[in-house]
Amino acid sequence: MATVVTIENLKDYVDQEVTLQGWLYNKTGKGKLQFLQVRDGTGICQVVVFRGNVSEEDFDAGKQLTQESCLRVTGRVKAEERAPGIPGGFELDATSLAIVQIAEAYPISPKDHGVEFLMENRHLWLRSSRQWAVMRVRATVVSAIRDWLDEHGFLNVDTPIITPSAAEGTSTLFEIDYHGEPAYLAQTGQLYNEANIFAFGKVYCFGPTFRAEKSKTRRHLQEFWMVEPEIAFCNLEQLMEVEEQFVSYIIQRCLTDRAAELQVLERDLSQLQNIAPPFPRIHYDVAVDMINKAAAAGELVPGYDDPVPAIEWGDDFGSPHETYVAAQFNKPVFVHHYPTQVKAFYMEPDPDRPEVCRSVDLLAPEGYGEIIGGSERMSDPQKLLESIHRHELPEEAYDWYMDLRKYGSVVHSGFGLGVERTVAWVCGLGHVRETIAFPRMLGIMRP
RNA sequence: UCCUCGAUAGCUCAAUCGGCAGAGCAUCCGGCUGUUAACCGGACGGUUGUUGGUUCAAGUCCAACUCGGGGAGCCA
Repeated sequence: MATVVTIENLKDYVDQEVTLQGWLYNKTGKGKLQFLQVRDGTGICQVVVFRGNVSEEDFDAGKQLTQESCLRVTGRVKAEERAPGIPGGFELDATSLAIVQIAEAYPISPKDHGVEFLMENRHLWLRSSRQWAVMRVRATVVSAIRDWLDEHGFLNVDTPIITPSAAEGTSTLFEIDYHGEPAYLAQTGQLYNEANIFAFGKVYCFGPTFRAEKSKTRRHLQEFWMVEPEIAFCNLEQLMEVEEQFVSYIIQRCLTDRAAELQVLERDLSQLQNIAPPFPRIHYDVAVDMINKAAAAGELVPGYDDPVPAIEWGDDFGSPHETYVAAQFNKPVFVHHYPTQVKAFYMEPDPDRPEVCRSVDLLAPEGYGEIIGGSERMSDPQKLLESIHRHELPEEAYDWYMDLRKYGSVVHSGFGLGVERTVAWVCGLGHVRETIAFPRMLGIMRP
């Protein structure tokens, strides 16, 4: 056995003899010639087995290989333009081949399959090249998130997943039994983040969050990953500058580090290459006007057959409204100053117009919807207490949160970015379920 | 929770007006020296989601249920 190498590194071993170990992805052949598509987790490489170049036993072994059988194969690396693969252009001219295991009939053939079948076989589907590419992009999105924040003075301080009921209502939370006391899986780490900034200045938490909403759409999961940066001495305008730098970095990192994967996904890169600051910023008032003009003109929601529904000032955007507004731009767009009444209790009202608040959502282009929600937080203790009362929240549950406003309160802001929606956008996918290895969706938690 | 669409071989689908349930792929056997979802020949493969109803006759029509897809609301 020669040096064991990985497929992504094959380009460094041209004309050398190496060993690959992996699984048979597909094969074809012609009598005395076999073409094996072998994947090893880092890519897919074509292995050529010619009858004269290997022993009779090894040639027969090649013929026995079924899809997903695993093998070790040794041979000479050749630069060959005709060779398919990820990356293509290199193939292994086999000199010996050993079967590790012959796989039973594999359920996922290289033909079309339905979503239900593929989801039931998610543990196997991950081996398919598109799913493989998506997970590699996801890893880069996660890595880019951490790198950018770490390099810009943010401290990673993670927040609890098991929480008391303190958030706004429990209907959308998963309840668990915490040694006899009801507790809930966190749907945000934000309140704890706010405590952490007063200790560390700029922080982020990054982990899974849980929503028990009965949402069954291409944009929703019951369990998803969210990164939530929070910044002391930061107002709404400064927050938007952070967000556009952050998101642009993530996109550009994927373009440079995952070109092969995006090619497997047949992603239109021109839609991503222009993602750079500044992003357009529109006020809620302006967005409402845009929507109502489109509604009056009978315009259709891009990608759907339904007309743009009118909106009354003061209402939160519905999904079709978001889709319409986002489609007017070829970059992510900030919509800021939403009505105070539709937003969370902790968002800072505009001092001149308290009916709107210093909140901002970032809507991704191409119909990917809201990828960020954020705001400037209320920093005045008296106003915060009034807001807690107005929202009829239990004051005693927020005693520690109120403390943050008593001991050195400063203007501060933060946001949450949904990893799955971001990955779906980068990869150009029609559904967030493909952006996480084992998605948890309404009514579905297996495998 | 509501609206909407769907369920036939391991997979993707077909089956005319209600009249013998069929193809491709996968798997197995055989053939082929440059294949790109190869190709050619053969074999194997069925409780038509479940229950009930209409009918001489139901994959097909009716009802309920189960499971799944898409959407609304809500959100990242």
